[in-house]
Amino acid sequence: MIRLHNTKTRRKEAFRPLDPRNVRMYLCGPTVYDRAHLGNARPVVVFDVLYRLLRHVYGTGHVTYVRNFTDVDDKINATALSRKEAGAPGTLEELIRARTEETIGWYHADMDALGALRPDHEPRATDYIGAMIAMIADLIAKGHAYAKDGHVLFRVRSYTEYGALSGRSVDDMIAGARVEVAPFKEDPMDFVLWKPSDADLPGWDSPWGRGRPGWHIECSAMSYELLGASFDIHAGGIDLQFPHHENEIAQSCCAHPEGGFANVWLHNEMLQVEGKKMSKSLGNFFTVRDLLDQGIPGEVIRFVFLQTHYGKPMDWTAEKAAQAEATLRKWRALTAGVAPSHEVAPGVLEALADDLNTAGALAVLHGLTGEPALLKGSAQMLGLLLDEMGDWAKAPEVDLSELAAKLAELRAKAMETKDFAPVDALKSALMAAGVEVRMSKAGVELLPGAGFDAAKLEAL
RNA sequence: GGCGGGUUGGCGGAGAGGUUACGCAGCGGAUUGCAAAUCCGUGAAGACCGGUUCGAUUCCGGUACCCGCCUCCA
Repeated sequence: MIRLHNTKTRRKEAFRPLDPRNVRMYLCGPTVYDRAHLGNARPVVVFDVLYRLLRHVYGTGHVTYVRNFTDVDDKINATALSRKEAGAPGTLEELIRARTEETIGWYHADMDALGALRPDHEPRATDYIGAMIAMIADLIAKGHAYAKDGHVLFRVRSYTEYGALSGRSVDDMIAGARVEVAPFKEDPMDFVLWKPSDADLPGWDSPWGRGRPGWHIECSAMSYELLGASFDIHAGGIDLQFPHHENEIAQSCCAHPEGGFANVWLHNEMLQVEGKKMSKSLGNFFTVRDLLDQGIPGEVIRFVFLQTHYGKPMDWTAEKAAQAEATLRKWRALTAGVAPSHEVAPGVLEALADDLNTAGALAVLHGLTGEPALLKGSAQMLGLLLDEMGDWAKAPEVDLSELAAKLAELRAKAMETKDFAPVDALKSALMAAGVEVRMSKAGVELLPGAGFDAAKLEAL
């Protein structure tokens, strides 16, 4: 029995899918204007574990996971426009497509490196413009939206439940007074469903003129097309709770009153870096690719993420990465060549089923070092210790037998002469080159370790 | 101003109303020529003030501090 903390009810609840043969989850995906930063990766990894858990419990073929690409966005437009002005060939729409194709390729490569499974569907907003227009027209027909000066706005006052997810009332929000006032709005809280595009912006023909959709409508339209009017889980970062998810609920529930939209809302807390919010101005902003390029394996990043419960702020530190790497290196050495067990340790499943307690699951794994097969099989439930992710931990292919023989000989001699200086000298040199030196009664063993540097062995 | 989250041992970080979290580091021991690795053992905690209770770090209330959202940033 899986239990999840539902933001909608603010409680941990037993998870009961609408249809156990088709469990449906939707995750708000990236706006593809640039490389994904580290914060973007947290929900991907966290909800990848949920996806794996659901597949384990309900069967691989009985889970549908949708994660969208937002490829309508002013930052994308700006990039495409500047490329066009710089003389790039093609129409603006083609340049936008090229830019988003490029970014999606990066995104896939980076998330693959973190061991995240690809969702079953990765819809692009631009492929669902027709569905969005249809939904908007329907909302107008039902009195929940109105067109004005080429804009279409959602009439917030027409949906009495508005604010229920984030625990705000429309009046409270107006009191906050940070809403954009515009002459075409009936109410300051009304939000844009459709907006006009001038010649320099991408646009699609619609009943309200050439324009482009507002941000929130895409998730409502795509989730409806792919998952239906009611589905099980909707997830994303806590920063999306308001206004994005609130607006999605308003749109979807008004357009499809026959459905309940998402039953369970899951929100992950934000990521921090060395105790501070990641931001460009603080100089601690970096992408997943930056870390990978620094030699930090995706598996290590994943491990660090999973050490903290998704509902708590997570602090990324170099120290954590180093510890995670050491642990994974140990586990990988322990399970090398071992076939993973088919079953998953009960403790791991229990922890995951309890609102995705990944930190608890990792603690259980620590206790399985005596059973390598079970350790490996259980870790794979979390997307760790997978064979395809392990190249980073592989020992370099080097033949150290000559050096080992030399060291053994020096050692044997030293045992008689009691002069250990030559042995220690060679040992230090080996250690400096990143070689692990093991000496016992049985003999000498040399293993290339973490910081192995073949060049430093040349002189020996 | 409104809404929400957090505060656990040297560090990271969970669960549970009463019984060891766990990992890293530390300390003691085995092992080693000395180490490394490995194994065994071990000290150390729950922001503050009240309340409920036989008993709270765990439930409730308040205070302080930190953080996020309300600005189409996950």
